[in-house]
Amino acid sequence: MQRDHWQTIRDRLADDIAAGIFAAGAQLPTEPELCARFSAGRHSVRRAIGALAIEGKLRVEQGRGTFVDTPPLITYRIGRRTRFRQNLQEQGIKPGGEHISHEIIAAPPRVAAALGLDQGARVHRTLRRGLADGLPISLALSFHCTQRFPDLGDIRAQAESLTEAYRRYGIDDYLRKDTTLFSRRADPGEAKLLGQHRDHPVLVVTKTDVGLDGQPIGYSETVWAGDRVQFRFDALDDPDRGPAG
Amino acid sequence: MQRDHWQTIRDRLADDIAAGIFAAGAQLPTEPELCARFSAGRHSVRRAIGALAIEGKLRVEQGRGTFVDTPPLITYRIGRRTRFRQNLQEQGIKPGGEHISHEIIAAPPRVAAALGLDQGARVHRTLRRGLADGLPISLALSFHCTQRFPDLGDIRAQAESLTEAYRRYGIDDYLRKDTTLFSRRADPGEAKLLGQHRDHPVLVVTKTDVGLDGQPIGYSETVWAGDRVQFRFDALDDPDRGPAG
DNA sequence: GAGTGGTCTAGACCACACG
DNA sequence: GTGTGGTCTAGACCACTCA
Repeated sequence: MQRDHWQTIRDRLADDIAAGIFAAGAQLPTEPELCARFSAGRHSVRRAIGALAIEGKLRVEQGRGTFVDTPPLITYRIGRRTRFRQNLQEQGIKPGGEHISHEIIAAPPRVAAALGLDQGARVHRTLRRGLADGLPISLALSFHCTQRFPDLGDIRAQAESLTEAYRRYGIDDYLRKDTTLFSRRADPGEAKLLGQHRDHPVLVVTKTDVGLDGQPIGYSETVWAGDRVQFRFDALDDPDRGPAG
Repeated sequence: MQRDHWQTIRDRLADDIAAGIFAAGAQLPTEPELCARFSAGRHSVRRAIGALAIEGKLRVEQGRGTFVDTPPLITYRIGRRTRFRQNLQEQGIKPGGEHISHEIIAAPPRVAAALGLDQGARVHRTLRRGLADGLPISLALSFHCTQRFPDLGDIRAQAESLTEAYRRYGIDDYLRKDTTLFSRRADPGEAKLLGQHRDHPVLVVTKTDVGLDGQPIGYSETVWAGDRVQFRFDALDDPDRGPAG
């Protein structure tokens, strides 16, 4: 059985990356050069590069070049009291966040259902990008009732974390409920914001935050960079850590 | 801004599938026919088909044809007492399982660590395929200590579920601990066994089963069909259901 | 053997980055 | 403008399925 040519090229490039012949962050030879090196057509070289880009081993930038990219794997812990900042800090990773957009909309059905609102009730729709050591790892789209959280747009922009924003509304503690998770390919906009390949998988996590009384206070859909993050669930020994920021 | 041709083709095909013009399971026109219909080269048509195949909307079979494939989304619930069969049955889905392979090996480091064994201790390595309504949804690679579970190969082959097999060793109840989850592309062998596209993402879930005394009894790495399954975690209101088969 | 999808080369043109 | 990657057509040949 003969291996396909593009797979041979992919494996040879992967070996060179693993062996450090192409250092992390270094620029690869251009496509015509690789074509000559492997005695292949551009199609085969591009297919090999594409495969490695999806795996996260290469990062392709139009007009600039192709670069070695070996992103770290982050373990994101999900429990009843998951907090973004604390979660990363416990691993020695510097958390960060950037506001991307905020608007007030009529609640779509799934949001209304999650928050226990009438369909069409007005909610904040906030999009933020989460960073780990400066690298994008998540896009969080979150929804909050405008009645319960007036001026959330301003407050969230000032607050360092969602936990802190909640505190300004008198919510000192909250729990995570109804976490669901699935995988799909990134759409082009997501891929750009996460700095990953268009065809790379992302992990989509939806959850509802509830107060200690069980009342829902927030609903969010977060898109995570697929091969930079793994999740961990400790259903058994949830340490019940106190609220944190 | 002009859309790329292959994306236009992809979207038109997706629309036709959604509209039922191409019925579920029906065969698509051949590539040359689609080239003519869309006035495009074969490259563009194949790219569009490839994108839809990764999304799970089409299933491509070499030498036979391309078919409409609209797999159902299964919600798999993960909690302390997750059981494969019960999980699916609660959704009205018929669970199934097929033995693929069994061997006894020296425990790799991660397995030894999870099970609390000395490195190199002998363990069962069992590979099974999980089915939902007859469709493959998972490949479960599980490890058990040979001392604690003699003859597990035979017993597991007879037992309808892992829960039942455990029972024959006097384990009436067990809990799930240390669940981690990440996404990556399927490798060719996995893709074939799961009946999905080679480039499709899979979800990899690793977990340790522990007895009520906290002692680890089994460790497994399960590869789930990426867009046929979503996971749900109920960290808050785990109903603590009794043991089930 | 006929028909299907899988891979490959060759060559052209387009879009983006950067000096 | 020059060089990079992105897309496209054209045409060839290979591998697999099935009558």
